[in-house]
This record gives sequence, structure tokens and C-alpha cells, in this order.
Amino acid sequence: MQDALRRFKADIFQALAHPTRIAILELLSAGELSAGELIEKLGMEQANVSQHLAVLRAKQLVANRKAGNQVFYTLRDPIIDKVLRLMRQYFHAHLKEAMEMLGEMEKPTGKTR
Amino acid sequence: MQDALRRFKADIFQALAHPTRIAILELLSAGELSAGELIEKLGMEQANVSQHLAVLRAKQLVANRKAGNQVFYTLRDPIIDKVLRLMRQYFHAHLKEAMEMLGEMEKPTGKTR
DNA sequence: ATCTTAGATTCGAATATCATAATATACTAT
DNA sequence: ATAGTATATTATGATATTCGAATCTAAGAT
Repeated sequence: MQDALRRFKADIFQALAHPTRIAILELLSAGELSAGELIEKLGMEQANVSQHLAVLRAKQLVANRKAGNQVFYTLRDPIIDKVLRLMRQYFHAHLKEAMEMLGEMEKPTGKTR
Repeated sequence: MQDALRRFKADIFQALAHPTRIAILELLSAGELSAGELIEKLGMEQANVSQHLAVLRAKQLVANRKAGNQVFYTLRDPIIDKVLRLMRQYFHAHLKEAMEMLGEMEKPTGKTR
């Protein structure tokens, strides 16, 4: 049982473990958006976004409602939003390492201007 | 940049996205443990646990200190613990779906003697 | 009925993750 | 030096994720 619980949590984290899906959830944290609006804001392939939405639906992280032609998505639980907020905090606390991890540490020389 | 940030978060979630690694972090949240103690408590293969520890190290989620023969691990940032606590909350709020997701919903008929 | 628009699903190839087995390193003791 | 213990690393095969391309479905609109 202990282990089943951990498998469940791991599954949720797995769903969160993609930049596009994080972007989707962050966009939705401001309020409901249609699939089309998400695609536009993300600037990505329709099929790809739809696939990521399918993952989020499967893990119950988002709810969707159909209105005529369109499908509107919302966050299912504010806890997910809290988790993402904590991650922002974490990011700021570890900004330096994060940059190194991402291999994007700017050299002091030039570039700005 | 926005995207780099999301890649960073996704990487952290990826590190959390495995039951064994969650177990490790939860064990460490009670305090420092040696690799050997972790292996024993988890009841898993030495090499496997060591690999998961390597992932957690690479993503900077744990710190390690060497003492003679042994290596002791600790959580690096209490925020991670907070995230796991939030996930516990989330789990309780969604217990029912979780069970279904895990395919472990017991049928009312029989089984229990 | 046909066309169009909004989304979802399926397929294939490239890549990543995982567990096990085998090997390597580093320290301690003799 | 040799042996033993604690831990890490590497190689390999199995499985899972990811993306783009193509296809499919449902709802309007003509």
C-alpha cells in the first residue's frame, strides 16, 4: 500500500515532468482556456499540445468541458498550483545551480548590448 | 528564458517521478541516512538504489557526505519536503480516483474471506 | 451533402529511463 | 600486500516517452 501510494505520486510527478505540460498548467492557473488558445499561446504543433493535454487528462490534473466546437480546460485542483508555486520558490533559491545545470551561465564578457 | 525555467522545473519533477526516489526522499525527510541504511529500509538491490541516488544527486535534491567507508545522505532543501507533503494532501483529496488509477479498487464481492 | 474548423487519436522513429548483472573504487582491517 | 565491506559506475536489454505526420471525429456553416 505504501508502495502503491508512491506509485501514484510518481505518476503525478511524471505528468508534471515536461516543460510543455508545465507551461499548460501555468497558463491554466490564470483561468480557463480552450485547446486552441493554449496552442496559440504555446506556439506549438496542434497534435503535440493535444497529446500533452491527453496526458494531463489521464492523470486527472485538468478538467475539460466541451462547448460546441471547442474544448475548454481548467486546473482540477489548486494544490497543483501550489506545487508549481513552491517550485518557483525552489527555483529562485537555487537559481545559480539551476543556470549551471541548464548550461546557460553567461560569461561576464559582452552579450548585454 | 521562460522556457529554460520550465525545463529546469520539469527536470526536478522528472527526478521525483519514480516511486523509489520518492521513498528515498521521504525516508531522508526524517533525517540523515547512509546509503546502506537506505538500501536496507527499501529492501532493494544495492546497484539500483545507488543509481537512483545518483539521479537525486545530479538534480541536487540530496547532499552527501562521506564518512570513512560510508556515504550519508540528506535532503538539500526543505521545499522538496513541502512538495511531498502537498502531494500527500493531494493524494488524500483524490484517494478514490487514485485507487481507480492504480487499478486496485476492490470489488465488493468476496475476496475478503 | 460538402466544406471548414477545432480537437483527438494513431503510427513510427528517435531518444530516454529502468532493472539487472558485472565490474570498479575506496576505505578498513589484518 | 590481501581481504572484506560500502558504495558507485558501466553495459545491456526491455520498456516508456516524445515528436511529427497522417488520419479521424464532431460541430458549424453553406
